[in-house]
Amino acid sequence: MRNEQVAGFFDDIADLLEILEDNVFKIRAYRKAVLNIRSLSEDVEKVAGVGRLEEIPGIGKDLAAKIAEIIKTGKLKHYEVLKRKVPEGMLELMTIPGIGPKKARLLYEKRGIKSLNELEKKAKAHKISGIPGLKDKTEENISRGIELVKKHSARMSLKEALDLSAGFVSGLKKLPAAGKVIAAGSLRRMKDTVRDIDILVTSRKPQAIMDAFVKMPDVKNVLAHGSTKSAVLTTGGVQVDVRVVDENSFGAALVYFTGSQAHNVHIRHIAKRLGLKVNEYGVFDEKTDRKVAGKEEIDIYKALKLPIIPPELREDRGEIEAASKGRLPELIDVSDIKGDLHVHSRWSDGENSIEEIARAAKAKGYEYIAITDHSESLKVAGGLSERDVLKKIDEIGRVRKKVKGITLLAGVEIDILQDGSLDYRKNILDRFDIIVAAIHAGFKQSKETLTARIVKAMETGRVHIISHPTGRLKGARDPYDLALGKIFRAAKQTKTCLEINAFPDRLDLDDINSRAAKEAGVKLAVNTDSHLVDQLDYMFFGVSVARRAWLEKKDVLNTRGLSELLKFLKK
DNA sequence: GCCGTTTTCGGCCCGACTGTTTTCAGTCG
Repeated sequence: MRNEQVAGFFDDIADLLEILEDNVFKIRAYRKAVLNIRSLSEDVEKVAGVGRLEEIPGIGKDLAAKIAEIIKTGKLKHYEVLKRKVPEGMLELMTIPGIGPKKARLLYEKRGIKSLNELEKKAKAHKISGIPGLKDKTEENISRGIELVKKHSARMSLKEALDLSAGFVSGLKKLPAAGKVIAAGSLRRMKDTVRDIDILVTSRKPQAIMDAFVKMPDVKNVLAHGSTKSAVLTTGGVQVDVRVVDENSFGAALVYFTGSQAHNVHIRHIAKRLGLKVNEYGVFDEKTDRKVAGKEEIDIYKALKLPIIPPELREDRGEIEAASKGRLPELIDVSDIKGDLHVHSRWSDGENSIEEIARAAKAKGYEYIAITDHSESLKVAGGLSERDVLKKIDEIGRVRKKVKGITLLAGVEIDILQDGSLDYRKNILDRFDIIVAAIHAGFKQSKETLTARIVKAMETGRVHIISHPTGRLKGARDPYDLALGKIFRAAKQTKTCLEINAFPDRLDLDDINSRAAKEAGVKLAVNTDSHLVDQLDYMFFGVSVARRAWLEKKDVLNTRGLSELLKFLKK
């Protein structure tokens, strides 16, 4: 995936052009390209391969050529040239919140500062204040900004973000002046990781909300405290923004605050073409300034002649075009899920007995649940020997008789060994209702070897689902390098499902790859990988990924009823 | 630098907060 690399080059170029005070619209063009490349649902290298770069919005002849150059050489001449015109370290200074091109330039020209280290030293020694236009406050903000960048660069998992925002939302709801309170931003779009929490509040007394918000218990620093908009840093180092609007602007503000930025820019373009203007207060007639919508989200889209677009799709990845043609997908919902096909019991590294899992799944209203403990090789996770796994299958038989009203499937999360073979002999494999396969060791093999391993496992004809296909673990392990195109082709051919692993630290496949899988004709399965019955609720996170991937009910294996599922498992 | 139901030139999304300033530039989302 070269998208981030390409976006990074263009982002830096935009910064450099800003320092050089180049044409603001040229800079904006680069910024737009950055947004669009980051939100691209496919690998830019692939797009380049088929000569369709210029179909990406915001990419014309010039930028397409630059992308091609980056892909071919890993470098960009234009970038090197610009970089030479700007003192070393200036881009680094601009990573500090509050420092843009103008201040970076001032700091360099008046104090010779060209690295974060120097900046930190000079700020501490009070050598910043006194530069024309910069005083004590700026100096303090710079010191704080440096601290901020040092601690707070990691993104939270969606789960952490939801937990954190829930505290602020309930606190704000308790305020007498508060009307509606809702978490917006990337959290509402259910992005798998979240940087900042954005909360929207309706009220007639915005100042009262603002004053109460900045004094909430978890607040460590106040970054901004205005009359309708404030930002704080929590004790955990997370930025929380709250914006207050009048109830009559709720819908418009919700669209604005939910984003994504690329989505917002796009709908504002559409508005402009219709002679309208969109801001966080409403949709207005550009000439008369008359308000034509604002109260509800659906009204905003309606004014733009669009159906309402689910928040999970608002990434400017084609959802606006699809909406205008009436071709938005009917997104899968948690209530469509009929069972969980990847759950661990106490037999390997889970915490609960099979009976407890069966009862918990039944209580969730599931039709079926698969108990899929680890196989022999995965010793660290209590992988079962062939002898023990047969005992486990017997136990499943006993629980079936005891717990009625749900179908228990005897399963395994089987290791795909270094050579691509499966971790049990054939006669043992015959005993399972469902086989989920995964790689748990040998991550550092080459891309070709890893890909071949998974393809070989699928070609045994025994595997129903490949679990957490890329192995990524948020904050702990990058996805291993796979030729996903090859994996998709093999999955389609062998009728193997790929998993969206709903565990909050995994969410693997991710939204972009899941969507690519769907487009390649592959079915997906959304499973929790629970090791504890409470974790069965993680299904919500997996379904969120599926929604962001444009998946419909029919694209997901475990939305099928039991008889349909059993037909598939016989394959 | 991109783009077109305003189509190859002349536009380009929109507004809040801060700090330092006397009306606004810089920065952010």
